Amino acid sequence: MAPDGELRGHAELARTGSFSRAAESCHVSQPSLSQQIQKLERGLGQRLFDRVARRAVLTDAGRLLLERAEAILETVEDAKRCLRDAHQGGHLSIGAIPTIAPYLLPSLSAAGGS
Amino acid sequence: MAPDGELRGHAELARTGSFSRAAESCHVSQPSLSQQIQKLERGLGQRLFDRVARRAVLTDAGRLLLERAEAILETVEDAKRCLRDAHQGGHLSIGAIPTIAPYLLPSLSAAGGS
DNA sequence: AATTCTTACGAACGCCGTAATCATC
DNA sequence: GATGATTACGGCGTTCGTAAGAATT
Repeated sequence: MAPDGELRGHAELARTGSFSRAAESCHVSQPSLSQQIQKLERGLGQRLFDRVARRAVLTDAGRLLLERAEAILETVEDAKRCLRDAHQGGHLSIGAIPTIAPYLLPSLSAAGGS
Repeated sequence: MAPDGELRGHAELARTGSFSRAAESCHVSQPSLSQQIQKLERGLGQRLFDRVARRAVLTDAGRLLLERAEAILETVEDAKRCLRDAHQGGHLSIGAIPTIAPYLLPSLSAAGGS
């Protein structure tokens, strides 16, 4: 059960109710998303969506999973954001092309962190 | 970032402090777990563990991730458990070999759910 | 007939495990 | 020299996308 992939697909399909829309929202082909959902359903041993009249509607099991899936996706995003912020906040990365670096960097260092 | 895999590896490595121990705990080879951690670190663009004196100790970033990872793993387990319970609780599955099914099932149906 | 989902299929990518290399105690 | 981690490498499984098929409106 991978947040990047199946769970994302599940959430998008639940939100849009359409394989096509969900697929493009996840930047994968429609058949791919179809496989992802089938894989989930197979892995869990039960249907997550009822395919009815060109629309996909959550089953009870699907709804149950959706709550957890959203929590997981949220936490994953939080982790990435959190780590990224900590990375940039922890130390300052200064970049400059070699040609001007020798002239620029010493004065910046001398000025110290503002 | 997959709960089944990398995040599990991260948590186990954090817990044991040893690639070997964590690997067998995850039922994968040691090199595999090494790759998983490297993949995570590469993907996040920063180290998660300091390799020091044959021990792996969490960096600040690693500690930050660990909190989220544990939450994610917990939620994934909860989802599986929850879905499994709902599956068995929602409707009753009765199995019987064809030979005796015709004799057994009708009487059970007649008795109704207890 | 047109749109949407599923099935089929071939290719590419990723992950695992074994083996070899490196480092540390 | 022995233990533990990383690198190298080959094989297998998974996932993707394109193409074809089935179904519904």
